[in-house]
Amino acid sequence: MAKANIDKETIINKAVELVNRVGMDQITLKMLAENLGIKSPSLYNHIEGIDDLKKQLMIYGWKQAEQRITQAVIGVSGYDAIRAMCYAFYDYVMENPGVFHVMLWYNKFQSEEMEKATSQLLTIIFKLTNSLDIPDDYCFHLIRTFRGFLEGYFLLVNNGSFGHPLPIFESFEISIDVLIAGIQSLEPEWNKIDSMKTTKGEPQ
Amino acid sequence: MAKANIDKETIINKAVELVNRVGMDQITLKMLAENLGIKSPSLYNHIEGIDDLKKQLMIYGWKQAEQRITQAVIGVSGYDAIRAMCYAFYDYVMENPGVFHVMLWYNKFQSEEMEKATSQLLTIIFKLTNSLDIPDDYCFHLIRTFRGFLEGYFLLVNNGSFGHPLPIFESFEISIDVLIAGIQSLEPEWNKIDSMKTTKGEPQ
DNA sequence: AATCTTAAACTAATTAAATTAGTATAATAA
DNA sequence: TTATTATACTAATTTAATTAGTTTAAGATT
Repeated sequence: MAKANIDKETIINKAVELVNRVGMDQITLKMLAENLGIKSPSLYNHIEGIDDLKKQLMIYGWKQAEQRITQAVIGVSGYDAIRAMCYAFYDYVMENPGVFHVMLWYNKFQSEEMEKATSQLLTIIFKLTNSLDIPDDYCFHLIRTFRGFLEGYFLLVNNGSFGHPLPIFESFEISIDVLIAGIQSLEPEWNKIDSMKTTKGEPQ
Repeated sequence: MAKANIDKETIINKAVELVNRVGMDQITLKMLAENLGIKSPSLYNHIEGIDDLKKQLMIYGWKQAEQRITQAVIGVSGYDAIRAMCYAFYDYVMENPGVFHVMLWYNKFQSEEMEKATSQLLTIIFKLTNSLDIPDDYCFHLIRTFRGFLEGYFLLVNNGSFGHPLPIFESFEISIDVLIAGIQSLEPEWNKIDSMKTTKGEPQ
């Protein structure tokens, strides 16, 4: 019974490799164990089960995405930084389709660590948005706009849901153009409305 | 052995009810059968299994969404129609969170019927976009923008992934404002560059 | 060096869910 | 009345996750 000397990290790394190759729904603990040269129950010495594995993959993915984005926005400011953030996220997802698929369900496994990984990312995005001349409340709204667009777009690409032959990255670029142009065009209005903050009605 | 007189439609309807209440990942054929007053193997007289059930739910969802959107854009034109389309989709998803969750994976079960349900919807959206003064190619790009934003935003709402206390519908309205303002602001530029270009093809 | 402890592997058994096989009966058609 | 078919059933199978209980290698303690 030669010890394989496997630890949590080895397991996660192998799972990342597999999940990006065949997708999460094809993965079983048996298959994962076989790829590591052990039997499936032995995995329980390192992880708590398949739900825990998914949780670990999510945390791993959001941490990596956060790192990539952080690197990408160094030395860039304003709308260019927003664009750089989007492109860095795009690149990460295209390289890690399987991991991204798991990341999308992060609500399902709320935890301390997960909270930490995603809130760091949100903090960065808030800083980027806030460096533009936009009232705080609108920054929070816009973060939702971007989260929605980015995660949705990646999901559709990932699923092969775009049938039209137009290049996928071109549509992505144009979408970002539209979002940025939209913010630039509405920003003066938001600043006008924000100065009389007690208004209850909707803008426009 | 009193016949329960159950048919495919009864099964789908009950599944819709259950999936919206407890979510797809909580549903088993046993539970579904119990809710219909039969045993799980009897379901196989009407459906081919759990994957088929998901496929049926997807088709059902996309058909219903398409109907709701079609109704919503009657007698509305231009950017108002785009807005009406988005709001109608929003309403449908908020009323059917479980079904929407299943709809998101429609790539997984490509079929004749699925193709029909979604391409009808895409045709409508293409008509709306195309009625604006925008070159064809950009219409196709923008459909991707909207699909990405809408499906992503709904996914995040559905998953409870927005932690901030700001009202969710307000962010949605602002996001649509941003998208429309962005298109309006870039449209002259697109017409300048692409005035000669026409692409014939199917929406996506 | 001998022994103790622990971590990490194993085999075997259990549970849960989907599915398949084979049987029985109610409803309907001939 | 009889034959056919659809729809239900029970029982068995398969597959995957998980749990229980056992064994052994590696390192720590005497």
